[in-house]
Amino acid sequence: MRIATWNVNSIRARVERVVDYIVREEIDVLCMQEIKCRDNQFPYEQFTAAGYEVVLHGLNQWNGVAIASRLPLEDVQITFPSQPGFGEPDADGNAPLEARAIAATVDGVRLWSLYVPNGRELDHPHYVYKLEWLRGLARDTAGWLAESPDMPLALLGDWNVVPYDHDVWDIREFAGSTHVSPPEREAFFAFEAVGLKDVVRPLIPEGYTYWDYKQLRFPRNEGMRIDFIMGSPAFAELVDSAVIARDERKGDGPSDHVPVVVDLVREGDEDDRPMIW
DNA sequence: ATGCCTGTAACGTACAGA
Repeated sequence: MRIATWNVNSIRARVERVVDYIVREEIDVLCMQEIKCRDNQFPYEQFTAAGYEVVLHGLNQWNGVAIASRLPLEDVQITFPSQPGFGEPDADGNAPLEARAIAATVDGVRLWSLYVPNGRELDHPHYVYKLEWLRGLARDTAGWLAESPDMPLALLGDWNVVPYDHDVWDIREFAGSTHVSPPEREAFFAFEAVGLKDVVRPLIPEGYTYWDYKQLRFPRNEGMRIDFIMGSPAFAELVDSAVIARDERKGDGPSDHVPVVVDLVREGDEDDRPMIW
């Protein structure tokens, strides 16, 4: 089973590119972030014509997450229990929940498509929100692992955190910025503390997943590694290979992020690329 | 060329992104 995560930066703006890619690369399950649309605006037709079923959570032009799969999607869940809201509180004093998390189970594997808040500035309320969002997710993850330790689980998405200095082209450019601050890194590494690991990094130690549209960042290869697949022990032992699809940043109308892909193979399954296993 | 930012809402300009 081949699984990918991709911040598509508007699905309506580049549905052809996205569907072409998942068909060409035989992606079985695609976790998308920043679809930037509501359910009734999503281009379902192109996905269904290519053999993919789609579940999504999209409220408006901001954020939005989805999972497309050519294998059956089960137990779909929108938002995680500890997910905090952001913005003007309602009459009950609760800030609205944003469209940043959706989960589904595919052939016994639990997958979360996640768009972690950006944080904006270190002194911005969005930064506090980002840290609380990550801490809430880590707390829930610990619970899921305790409840179902044998079920392969992965948190896939745009984490908006730079774990290591070498995950950007020049750490000096990021002094005083979000993404690299110690509290953000602590919030990220807390997922390792509860038992997840980055399943791509051991296979692909170097490489970025995002390049800003501005200032010739891609031609200069001035990027950031911020899209990760964090897997439970049961998930990690299925991972056979990984790809960061850097070529998807080229050409006309790319997203500023590229797909991050893993192949899962079950013990005893010697097929190169089993579609059903 | 991988090239100086892009998408959405709304139709001029604001906001968000990392």
